[in-house]
Amino acid sequence: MLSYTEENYLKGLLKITFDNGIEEVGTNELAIALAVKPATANDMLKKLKDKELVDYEKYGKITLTVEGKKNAIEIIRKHRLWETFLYEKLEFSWDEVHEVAEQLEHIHSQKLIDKLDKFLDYPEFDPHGDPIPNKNGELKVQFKKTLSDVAVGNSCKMVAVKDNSSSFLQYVVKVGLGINNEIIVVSKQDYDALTVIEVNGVQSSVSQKFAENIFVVCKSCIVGKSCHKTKCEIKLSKGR
Amino acid sequence: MLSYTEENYLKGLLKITFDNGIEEVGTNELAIALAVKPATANDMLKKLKDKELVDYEKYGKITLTVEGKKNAIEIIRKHRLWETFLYEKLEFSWDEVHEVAEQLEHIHSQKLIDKLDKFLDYPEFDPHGDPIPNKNGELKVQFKKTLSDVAVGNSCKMVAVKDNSSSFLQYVVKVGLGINNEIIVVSKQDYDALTVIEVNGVQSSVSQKFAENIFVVCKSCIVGKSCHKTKCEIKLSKGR
DNA sequence: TAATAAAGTTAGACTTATCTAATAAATAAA
DNA sequence: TTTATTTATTAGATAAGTCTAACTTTATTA
Repeated sequence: MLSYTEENYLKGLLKITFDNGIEEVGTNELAIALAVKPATANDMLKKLKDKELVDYEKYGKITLTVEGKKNAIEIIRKHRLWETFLYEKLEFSWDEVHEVAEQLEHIHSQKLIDKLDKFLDYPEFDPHGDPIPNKNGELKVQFKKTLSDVAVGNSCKMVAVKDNSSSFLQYVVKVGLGINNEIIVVSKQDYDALTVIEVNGVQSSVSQKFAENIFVVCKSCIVGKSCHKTKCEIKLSKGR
Repeated sequence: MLSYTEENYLKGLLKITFDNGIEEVGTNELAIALAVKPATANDMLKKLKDKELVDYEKYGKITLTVEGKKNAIEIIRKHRLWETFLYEKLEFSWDEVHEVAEQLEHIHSQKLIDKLDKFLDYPEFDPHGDPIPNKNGELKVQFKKTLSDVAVGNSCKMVAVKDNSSSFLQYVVKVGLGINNEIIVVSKQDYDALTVIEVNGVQSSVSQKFAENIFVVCKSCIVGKSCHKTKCEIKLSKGR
C-alpha cells in the first residue's frame, strides 16, 4: 500500500507530464510541484525507484513505470470523482472542490471509488472540465488550446481550466465565464497581449496570464478543421 | 489542526468513557483500544496534555478537557455520518462501512461535514444504531441494556450493536437479526448463559458473548416501566 | 573551451509516531 | 504489612518525511 506522500509524488509526476506533453521530468521541477525542497524530492525518488514505480538514474530524468503510471491515474481518478461528488451532490462551488478532494483522493478503498463512480453515473469530466479516467484507466484526452492561442475575430468554447486554485477560479467566475461558455476574441494588444473577450454579450479585458489558463476548443476544430496553432480534437486514448 | 493520530487518541478516550460510563481512563486501557504499546500511549498523553486536550497527572487517570471532548465528539460525528452515507447512498453493507469511515472521519473540512449532514437529511442514528452528534455536539443518548440483561420470557427490540467489527456484524446478519427487530428471549442455560432467542418466528441459540454485544430496549421500558437491571430510556443529552 | 549558472545529490539534523527493555509507582494479595 | 502483581513511566532506538548547507554534475554562455 502506498503512503499519502508517495501517492502525491506519483500524482505530481503524472500531472507534470500531462502539462508538458513530455514523459521526462526533472527533480527540481517535481520538487516545485510538490512544494518541497529538491533534496526531499531526491530522497523520495530513490524510494520510488526501489519500489519500481519510477525509472530513474542519478542525474538523469524521471519517468513513471507502467505500475507507477497506473497508480497515478488511479489517484487522479479518485480526485476528479470526489470533485464531481462535492460539486454535483453537496453543492460545493467550483473553486472549493479542489482542496477537499486533495484529502479525499487518498482514501484507500477500491469498493468506495467504484460505488462513488456508479452513484455519480460514471461521469467523464470533472467540474473543471478535466477528463476522469474510467475504471480501466482510460480517459478522454482533449487536444485543446488555450484562450491565448485563439486569433482575433475567432470564437471558441471554454472546456476546462489549467489552474485549479481557488483564487483563479473565483476570478474566472467574476469575468462571467464557465465551462461550455462561448468566448469571442474581440481584440488583442500587440504589446502585452491584453485581450478583450465577449461572453454572453458582455465584453471584458483579460491578461495573457489569464488567457493561458483557460482551455478552449474552436468551433471550426470541432467540425474537423484546424483554426490555429494547436489541434483541437477530442479523442479517447488508453491511459496506460 | 490535530493530526490523524491525535484525533484517534481523542476518539479512543471518548469511546472508552461511553463504554464504561466513567470519565476516567487508564493508560493501558487506552493503549489496548488504540492497538499500541502503553509506552506509546504515554508519550501521546504528554502531547495531548500540552495541548490542553486531556487532564492528566503522572500515574493518574486520564480525562478529556472540554476542548478535547468537543474534538472527540466532532470525530465521532464525522465517522457516523460517513457510515450513514456509505450505507444509505453507496449501498455498502452493514459490516463494510466501519473500516472506510475510519479513514473518512479524518478529512478536515467543516463545510464538507455540514453539507454531508444536510445531504443525508440530518440523520440521528448510524447504520449500527449509534447516535450521531448534531452540529452542536448534542446526541440522543440511549440508556440501553444488552440482550444478555433481558430475562427469560421477555421481549425486546434491538437498537444497536456494541461491536462494530465485520466478523461480528456478519454473524448478526446470519442469525437473522437487524436494527429494530423484535427479539423474544425463549430460554437461557444456567451454566453458560447460552440463550435461545426468537426473531421473526425463527429460533436461534446465541452465546453470552454474542448477547452482550447486542443493545436492546424492552417494550415495558419504552412505555415507562423498568423491566430488568438497567433502565431503558431514550433521552436527549447535551454532549458537552 | 573555460567560467558561470543551474540542476541534482549527499550528509547530517529534526519531528512524529512507533517500538523494546528497564524501571518505578500503585494496587492487590498473602 | 510485606510481597507480588499490575499499571505506568522513562530511556534509547527506528522509520518516514522533511529541512539546511555543502558539494557535484550537467548545461549554458561568453
